[in-house]
Formats: sequence, C-alpha cells, structure tokens
Amino acid sequence: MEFSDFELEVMHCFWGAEHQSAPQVHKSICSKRDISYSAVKTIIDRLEKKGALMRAAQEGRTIYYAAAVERGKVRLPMIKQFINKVFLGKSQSLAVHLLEEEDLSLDDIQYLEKILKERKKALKDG
Amino acid sequence: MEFSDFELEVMHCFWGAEHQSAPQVHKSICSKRDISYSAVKTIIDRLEKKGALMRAAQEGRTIYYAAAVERGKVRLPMIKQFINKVFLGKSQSLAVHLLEEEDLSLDDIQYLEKILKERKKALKDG
DNA sequence: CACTCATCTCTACACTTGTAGATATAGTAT
DNA sequence: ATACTATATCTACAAGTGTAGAGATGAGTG
Repeated sequence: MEFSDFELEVMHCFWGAEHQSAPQVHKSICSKRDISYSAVKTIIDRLEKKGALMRAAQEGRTIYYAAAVERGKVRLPMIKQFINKVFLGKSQSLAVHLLEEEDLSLDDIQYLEKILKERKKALKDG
Repeated sequence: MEFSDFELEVMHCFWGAEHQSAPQVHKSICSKRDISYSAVKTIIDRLEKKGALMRAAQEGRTIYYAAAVERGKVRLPMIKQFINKVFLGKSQSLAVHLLEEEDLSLDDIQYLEKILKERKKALKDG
C-alpha cells in the first residue's frame, strides 16, 4: 500500500490517537497549515477506500475513523524504497549520514551504540 | 529542486559517469527494466529544463548531458523531507531502524561505531 | 414543525508523473 | 546523390495528487 505525502500526513493523525472524526483531523492539520475541510475529507475517503482507514464508530452524523494499518508496517516498505531510490540500495550510506549529520542527544548515541554492540555480537555468535 | 522517482533514476546515471547521451542512458536503464527511448528522453528533457542536467558536449547529432547538481546536494533535502514525512522529524527513529534491521557488515558496524564515538567526544568537548 | 449548523457526499480541476508514438532531421554508408 | 539509421523533437494521454466548491442531509433548537 502506497501513500502520498498528504495521505501520510493524515495517517499520522490516526496513528497518534485511537480514532478521529474528519472535522477533528481537519482542525488538527489546520493548526499547521491552511487547508479546507473538503481537501482533508477527500483524503480520508481515499484512505478508507484503499483500506488504510476503517470506520470505528458513529455519533450522530459524525463518523469516527481509525487506522487499519500499523505505522510500522507502512514505514518498512517506505524505508526500503527510499534507500533504493536515493542510495541505490546501500543503507550504510544513509546510516552514515544520520549518525554524522543529524541531531542526536547523548542518550540517543548511547542507545545506538548498544544496538551496534549487540549486532556485532550476533554476527560473531551466528 | 525536487525529483520524481524516474527523474532520480536517470540522475543516478549521470552521477555515476561524467557525461552520457540519451541513448546511453536508455540502454543503461533498459538493462534493468523495459522502457522506451522516448520515455527516457522526455525525463532527460525535463531534467534539463529544470537545470538538473546540462549539455556538456555534442558529437554529430548526439548530445551529451552531465549532472548540473551534485548528488549530495540533492540527497540532503530528500533525507530531511523523508524524515519529516515518515518519522515526524525524529531522525533517531530512522537511525534505530537502520542499525537494527538493515544489512550491515562487520566493517560497516565498526565504522558506524567510530562515528558515534567521535560524536560523543564532540558533545563532551563542545 | 421549521430552521440552522455541522457534516457528509459528489464532482471537478489543474498539475505532476510515467509512458509512448509520430515525425523531423542530421550523419553515414553505398 | 540516395537511402538508411540513429537521434532528437513534439505531442499526447492516463493515472495519481492536492485542492476546493456545491449541494444533500441529518440532528438538535426555538
């Protein structure tokens, strides 16, 4: 399942809350950028049609939607695709960039070090 | 400057060689997937129009193009955008994923460890 | 009951993207 | 000089995307 930028933006609203109505999502996105209710609702409709959202509840006329696909399940192919597209499949290049250039706190760094240590061990043991 | 998937695929041909003619690029991409010469040439034209490619030389009727933007310059905003879009700006999440899940050789791991060590030092010293 | 407001539904449109065909044209070989 | 071939140019189109307006419709209010 593929997601356009706007679709992904909307999905994040659902991954960050159990269920949301279209007007709620609209308000939420509106707080960041100017967008019409219709635009948001169209995206929600498209997401529902392709099975990324489902109707979770109804209250009066108001429909509450919920994510029907997990964030992690969606991210994985996106990462793969991005690495293929931008780094010709070489994920190390991206890793290097992230560790060198992106903001990292001391905690972040220590956590990442731990991951590497464990991977190294797994390499040796396996 | 933004690039579509296909545009990026074509740009990689130019980042991997000094200059290339449209037929060369076509052959190169054709070796991976079936695509018409016209399709490739259209993309090259679009890339030239937006200033990502420039005419580097001509031989008979054949035009040789060259990248007019550096790979690194293009990658940077793409990475930023990807992290914003998929990880809501949290690059650590992506870093964790890469170090945990993606293929890494022992050399890769050691290199990444070195980067982290230096960053940690920079944090303490700075 | 009539009205209004919130929400939904439907339709639409311009722009980008991936794709290709038709046609023109400049070299090249005979 | 003629025909052939490789290359370029131009035009086109369907699908996907971001965006919005018009109109329907149901729910609560006086």
